[in-house]
Amino acid sequence: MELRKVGLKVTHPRLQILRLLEQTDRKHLTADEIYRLLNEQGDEIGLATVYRVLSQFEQACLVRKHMFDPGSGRALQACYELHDGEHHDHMVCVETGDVVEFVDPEIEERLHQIAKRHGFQIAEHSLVIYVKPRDRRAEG
Amino acid sequence: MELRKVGLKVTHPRLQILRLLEQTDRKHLTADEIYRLLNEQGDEIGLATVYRVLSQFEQACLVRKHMFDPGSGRALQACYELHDGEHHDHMVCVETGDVVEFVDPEIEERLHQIAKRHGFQIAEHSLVIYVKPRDRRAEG
DNA sequence: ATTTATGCAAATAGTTTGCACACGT
DNA sequence: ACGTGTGCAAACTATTTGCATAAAT
Repeated sequence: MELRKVGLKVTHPRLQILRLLEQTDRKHLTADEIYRLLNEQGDEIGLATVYRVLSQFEQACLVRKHMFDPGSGRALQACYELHDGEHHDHMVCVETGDVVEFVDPEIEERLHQIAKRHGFQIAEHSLVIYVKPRDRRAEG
Repeated sequence: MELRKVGLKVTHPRLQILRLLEQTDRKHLTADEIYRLLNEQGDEIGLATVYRVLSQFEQACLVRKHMFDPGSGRALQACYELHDGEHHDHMVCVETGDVVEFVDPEIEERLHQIAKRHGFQIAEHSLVIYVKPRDRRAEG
């Protein structure tokens, strides 16, 4: 059991949140989406608990937290994905909200060099490409 | 006058905020920092006005808004810098909060290719390297 | 004079926290 | 049984907004 491995008691909310993240087709979910999905499927879990559990999971490196700009007025909010051990960056479609993951070793390499050149070492980095479908004639 | 050029009436708050951004040694300021600095120097400007003006400036491409992760518990908040016409990315020191700007044409190029490869075009991107001074023995 | 901007206070949205109770071990 | 986790509601933070007043053209 992954939960026990990271020193967390196996409780219903923790189990359900972990399962949801493992099984959902949308890899990136907000706290509120998780809250709603679980309650829709009959698990009565409080929103505060969702936040607490996600934050514990993040510290235990079970999940990663991202802040994608949702654009067009909507408030900025965090989304979470299962931590697969591999690092990757994200491309977010500003029209559909779809998220695509990618890794580019060349970029990673250059980031290290840039940090080094300035006398730093990388703690982490955040790279998000906000994209639109190609070849649109008129822009909204 | 830059303000008139972008269709904004020349008011005291707008003028003062613009000047502050032009003259400060710290290129990146939060709304609250701007509010405080102005009031310290005697300009009585409301925080709401600071937000409104910054948002207008952003739309007029006079400033750019960034969301840097302030780390260690502090809440996420926006910071603003004068828009110099050139694009650049940021490196933020997680220990001191210092911000360094950089541009890497190779990275920019690859970002375009990655988007293209997936059938997208770039709307914009956000790249922040969170760094620490090099050569620390023990990690916290 | 007319339109637009400002300041204040109240509203909002996401997230966090205190506390009494419930659950996992 | 013990210590931790949970749910609820209230607190909190950054930001936005309604409205009466003030300032810019």
